[in-house]
Amino acid sequence: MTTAVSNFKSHLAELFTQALQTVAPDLADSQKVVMDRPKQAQHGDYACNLAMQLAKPMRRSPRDIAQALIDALPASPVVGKVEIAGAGFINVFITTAAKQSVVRGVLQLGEEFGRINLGEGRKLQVEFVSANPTGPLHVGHGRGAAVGDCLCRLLDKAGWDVTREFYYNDAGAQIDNLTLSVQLRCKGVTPDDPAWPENGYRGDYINDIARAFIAKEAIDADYQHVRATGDIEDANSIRHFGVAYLRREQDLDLHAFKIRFDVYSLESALYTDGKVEAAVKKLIASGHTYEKDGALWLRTTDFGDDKDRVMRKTDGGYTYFVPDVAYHLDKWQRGFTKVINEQGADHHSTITRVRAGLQALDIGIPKGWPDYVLHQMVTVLRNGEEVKISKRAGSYVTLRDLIDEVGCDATRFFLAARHPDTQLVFDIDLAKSQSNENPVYYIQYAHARIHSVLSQWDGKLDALAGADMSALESEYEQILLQRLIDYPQTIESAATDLSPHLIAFYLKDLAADFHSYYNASRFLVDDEKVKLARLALIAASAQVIRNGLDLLGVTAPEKM
RNA sequence: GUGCCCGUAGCUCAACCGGAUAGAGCACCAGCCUUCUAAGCUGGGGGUUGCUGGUUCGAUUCCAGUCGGGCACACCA
Repeated sequence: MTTAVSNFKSHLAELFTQALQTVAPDLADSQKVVMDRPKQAQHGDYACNLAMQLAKPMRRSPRDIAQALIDALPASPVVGKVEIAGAGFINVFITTAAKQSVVRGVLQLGEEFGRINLGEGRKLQVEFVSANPTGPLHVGHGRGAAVGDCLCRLLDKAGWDVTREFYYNDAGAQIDNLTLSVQLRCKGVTPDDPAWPENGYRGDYINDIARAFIAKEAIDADYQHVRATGDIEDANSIRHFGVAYLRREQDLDLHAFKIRFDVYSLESALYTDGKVEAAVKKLIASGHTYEKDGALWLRTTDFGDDKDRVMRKTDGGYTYFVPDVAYHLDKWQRGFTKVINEQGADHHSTITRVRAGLQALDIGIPKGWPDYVLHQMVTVLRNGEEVKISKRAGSYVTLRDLIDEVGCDATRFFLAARHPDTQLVFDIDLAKSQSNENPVYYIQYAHARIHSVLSQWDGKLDALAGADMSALESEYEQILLQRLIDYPQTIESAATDLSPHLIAFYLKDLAADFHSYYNASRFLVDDEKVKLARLALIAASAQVIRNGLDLLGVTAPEKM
């Protein structure tokens, strides 16, 4: 059977590259062949704009060149009709038989359909969420969690060896602040009190921690065991307990959100393990530092920063960016040649500094390393009104609230289904609505519908992969076949662009194709050959919906 | 003031690194359930892609400027 099924696009690109070698050998190296999916069916299944690109350097008319390319195109069982259109587009139509073969491919590969080898098994780390342990996770963290997790699933499917990492800033001023807030609560001081510090954390959860501390509660998890001493004068003990308490809370939230991590890194460990000191020594040795006004500075302006940064303050402490550099140096030394940091856009200014710091080490770290995916802010809408989030005031829309209120599936979908670069409006009422307004159900419904049809058929699902697919000839079937063919390509684009939302849009399109097909045709018909072919097609569609939803961490119910 | 992100239908968003007539959903209007799930389908109206220039066969996409929204600009993290 046809083996090029899983990737017509690159197959065709290869054919045209060969044709290019024949038509314009001297230009072959400089021209990249790109196959597009035209928006309109009349323009074929794939289109190539190569002839127009060549028109200028070859000083020939695009249509002339197009004809020459077509004449030079090697034969392929996949290629049906080839046409020249418009200014010089070459439109390629795939043979029906080749399209039909995708069904067998999907059914045989099952959940592995869509796996590609972009990463070639190389190590890759995605750091995401990395919330400070100073309060509950809110919607913004939720977006980071959803996007980061989808990236991990996507990159894994694209052939990378993915490590998921969470970095805890459990040292520094924010934690001192947390400690003080809890301590004051222990002593009965409330945020309303004039003595409450300006920067104190005001949320009710601070009081919960204080009560638990006084009650000498224990935090038990497989990664930490901390028991409160109950001694409210012991700031150290309060800090340990507070951080442990909030880590546990965040962990429970993430668990409810179906997010897991492979590695938890603690900022405090960078100090105790001597990694901060080691990084500082390396930076000094590299010659990019200097002393001024009693502080130690790094000349980050040598590496694109707009001003130099203090590394060691006059009081002897390090600024936050030093452990950041130490941390990323550690990532590099752990062998991650590709690292992606998923963060909120409010942290964007650290990018230049971290990269500059790593460059200053002079140890051969590439300039643009690591990669960043920054998601923009999330605003929450309830009853048509914006819900303000204020950490200080303790007013929150927590991730837990959202999961409880609108469910894990809908929350994940809404947070991951948009381009990270755009500000996101999370409409709680919309996400909650179990109606056609909600795109999650639209996709899940397609899956449930297919399952319903299949369960009313008395044959064996395993046999469908061997069915004769030649009966799949209707326009609806062609569209659905082509959509299935597009799936691996969609994974590649989404993984390359670090854009998980593309999966969500693909799934909406796939579900729409199926729903149209469903309304236009019957599957359980008398003609055995037709029936098997159609059932195979919808079974394959269900498989791809399942695969895609899994990338988003959303369930594919069999009944709704 | 400086840097980063974004301006696309009434609303929420796409557009496969420059392609052909800019697409979906919601909302609105008109249809489709005595046979596989109507959380569905079919059709219709709705746009100067914020604005002005530039680059070229061709611009929502690239460049410059401008307006608007968001974020960030510590010896805080």
